[in-house]
Amino acid sequence: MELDLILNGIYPLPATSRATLAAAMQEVSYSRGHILLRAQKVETSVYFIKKGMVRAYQKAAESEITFWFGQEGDPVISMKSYIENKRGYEDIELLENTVLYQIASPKLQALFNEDLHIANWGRKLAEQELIKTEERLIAMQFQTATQRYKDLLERQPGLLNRVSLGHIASYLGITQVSLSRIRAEIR
Amino acid sequence: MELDLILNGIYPLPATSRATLAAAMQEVSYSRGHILLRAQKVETSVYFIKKGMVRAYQKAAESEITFWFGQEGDPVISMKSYIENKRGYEDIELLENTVLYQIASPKLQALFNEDLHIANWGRKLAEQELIKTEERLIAMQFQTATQRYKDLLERQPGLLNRVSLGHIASYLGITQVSLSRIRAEIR
DNA sequence: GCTCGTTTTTATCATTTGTAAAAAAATCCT
DNA sequence: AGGATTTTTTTACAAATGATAAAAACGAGC
Repeated sequence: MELDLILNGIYPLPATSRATLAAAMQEVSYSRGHILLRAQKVETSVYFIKKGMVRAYQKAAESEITFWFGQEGDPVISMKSYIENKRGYEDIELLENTVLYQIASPKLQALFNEDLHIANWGRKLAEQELIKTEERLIAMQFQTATQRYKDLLERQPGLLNRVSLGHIASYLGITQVSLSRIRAEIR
Repeated sequence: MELDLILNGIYPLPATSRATLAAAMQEVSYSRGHILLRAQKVETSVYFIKKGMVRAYQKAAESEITFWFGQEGDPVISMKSYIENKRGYEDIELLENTVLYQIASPKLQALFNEDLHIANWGRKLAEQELIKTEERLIAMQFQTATQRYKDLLERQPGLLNRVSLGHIASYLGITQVSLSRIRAEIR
């Protein structure tokens, strides 16, 4: 997905502001398995996915819990670092060979203080992530695991081909065995 | 909590911008039990709590599930309405007689497009809500109900005196009976 | 202080979900 | 293609949570 399309998809920017923002970004590539962001580190880069698939996970005792998947067009951000300048709690791993647009967080913060349109773009970026996160929180509280799995299938039908069921199970907040049971019932 | 304190707590504003924002707000009061925001409605007001306690809940078959509590200093916003101009999914009920600062959402949006500082203030508002929501989502996925209850006690010790255990149980994603069991174990 | 209504706890049983281990299936690599 | 590795499913059992009902505790109002 091209950069201008990603940027404008978040919030339509005037051409000059968009050019300013785009000029601050560069394309980078890493291969499957690379750890893009590390837990316990204050991250200084923000990314957007041009092509590929990534997951964010937190390490627990003897296991990893995936809580987010990103694909083409999605921002890849350690929110703790980006917002509070603190150590993040997540690793972010590339599930495929991935091409990203990268921008230095301090540079982005500087643009927020210089350009009204970019500031509002940054507002919309946070707002859209907020909506998505709130919807997931409510789903976790309201719906059964079966329903959450069905919703995931409907909303992101491609995900199943790109991500292992083990990761999906932990994303849904259940064990892989439970997910397997759910899949058997539905069938 | 005074308005200037609330506004500056989100993001420090220059005096003129703060005055502009404050001038667009007015103080309103409602009594316990009042429904401030309604589900299935596109809300056009945004509030901040001066004094009082509120909860957001979603109606399910024969039950209500509380997913958010707000107290002094917190914003009270139907995110679906505020961000996407769509019908919200939550009712927001006052749990005490409550004093709020109100601003019309279209007015606030207009200020975002006029004042760089206010735009960044709005960005920080969304970012802070995002961090809180993400932390809760991760807690729901990672922690047992017992741990979530203990964390709630630590982080918001006053909550227990202001909110019934039934509401807290649904906030934690468990039944009231389960919460009662947890409390008995801890004791 | 008493009464009514609400909130919280307790008890019992059914259901769901987790854990551990093994089998089956799919995928990878040479 | 074939053997090794990883992923997914299945099974059996244990633990946690839910549903329902009833008892106990608490609180507002008189």
